[in-house]
Amino acid sequence: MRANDQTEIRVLPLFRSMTEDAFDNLMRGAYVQTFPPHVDLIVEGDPCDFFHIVIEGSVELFAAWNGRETTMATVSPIASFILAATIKDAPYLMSARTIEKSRIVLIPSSDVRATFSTDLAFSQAIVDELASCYRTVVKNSKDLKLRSSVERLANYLLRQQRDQGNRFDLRMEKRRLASYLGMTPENLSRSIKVLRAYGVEVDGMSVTLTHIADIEKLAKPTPLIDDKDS
Amino acid sequence: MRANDQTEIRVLPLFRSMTEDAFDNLMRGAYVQTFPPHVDLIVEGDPCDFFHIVIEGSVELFAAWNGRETTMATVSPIASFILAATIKDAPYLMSARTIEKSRIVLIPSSDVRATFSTDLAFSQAIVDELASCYRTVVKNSKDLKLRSSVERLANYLLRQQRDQGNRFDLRMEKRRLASYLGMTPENLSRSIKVLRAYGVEVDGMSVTLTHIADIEKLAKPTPLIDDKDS
DNA sequence: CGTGGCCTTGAATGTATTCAACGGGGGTGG
DNA sequence: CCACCCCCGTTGAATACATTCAAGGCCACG
Repeated sequence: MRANDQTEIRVLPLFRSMTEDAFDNLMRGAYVQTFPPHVDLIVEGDPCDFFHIVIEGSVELFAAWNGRETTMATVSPIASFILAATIKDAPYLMSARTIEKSRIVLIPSSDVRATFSTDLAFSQAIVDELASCYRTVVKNSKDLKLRSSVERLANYLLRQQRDQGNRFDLRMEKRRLASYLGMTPENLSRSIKVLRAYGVEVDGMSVTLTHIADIEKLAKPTPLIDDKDS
Repeated sequence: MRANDQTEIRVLPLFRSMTEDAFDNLMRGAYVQTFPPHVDLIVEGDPCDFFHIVIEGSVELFAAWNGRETTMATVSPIASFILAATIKDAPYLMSARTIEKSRIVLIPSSDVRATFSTDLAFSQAIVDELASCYRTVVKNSKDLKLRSSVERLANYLLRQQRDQGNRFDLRMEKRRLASYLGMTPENLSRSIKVLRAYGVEVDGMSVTLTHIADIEKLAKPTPLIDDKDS
């Protein structure tokens, strides 16, 4: 593993405060791999052998049941995924595949568990990370259960706007966004059309919001669902 | 706080392995309170002052937005809730109210945070608990996004059957169950009717499943959604 | 220059919610 | 102890919402 990659990871909240020794130990068994787009990284149900960190590209987390499939989240650099399965030494609940060409760090799960049972700082960082993940999923559930599909889309766009400004790019295919938002591609198309009346202009992957106040009146965003962490 | 209550809590995975000192310290600021039914314990958005543990009765976690409300979970003894908010010192994402007369332990959040930053065993127990909570919510999301309402109900009944046998009691009002399963009370009524053809007999709050194999063929339960922890 | 996948649109279908009405059980107060 | 009432659950009908199916256009890729 390149020293360069290590320093990139070291600054993550997860690893920032752990001892030098513990970090070096953890990195000893780790390695970095570059994957082409559309490659399956893990399959739900499989035992959790590696903890994953995306340092370049992007990864889709998805789940399947009875022939249906749904996007659960997308992971962008620099962030980790499947921490909970790693900790519990339990089967993955979600599958993962690369969206684009991606560079991924793989750390043996047993190393992660061994380290967090000796290093208090690491253990605390994991607590913090897991708590954040938990709250993210809870917000997601609230979004799904309390809002209609148009409302979900409107709030999604406002969240993007908050991070990237009034003009931004959807960072994923529409069919993937639709699945993430809990609807079909056809329904997303129609929802976008509905939002035209609220100053939403979509051209391919690029979105422009011309009347934020109008969308907000419809979307009614709240920190308790739409903020990253609160 | 009664010594009796303390020993009850002590056996929880969360507290089982921490040092005697740390536990005593934590219990010093804690107190137990008994609440009548239908009392609001916490309100989403409020700052997180206390970590809660249900030792008797039952508590509903719910969320609201834009005049709508949905049940997120019910907590039965002995279990805790809002651990993540406690850890992050962040506002509650969910509200809580008693369903029946309930005895609840309240531990100042700051005490929990102080303890977990010094006691490694406690910190690890929290990691484990949070990982479990996370996986539970993820399973819930998969349930919501991948299954129809009849399928969700069928799987819910099978989970109850697995824990309580072929004849069991719904442990909550039907309207609450409907909300938990992400549907209206009317729709739950109709879903139950659909399941009659699969050997589901419902009389008030008591349920009898006479043809498990039939329901399973419809419900297609999977450990990756329906098992408590895996 | 073909070809396959994605997005869009329309129409038909299916699923779930809303609105309204009714019956029954539990609790309260007379 | 009984009568009343409120809330819950159920049912039906109408509506709204979302999916499915089918077709066509467009772009990217080979």
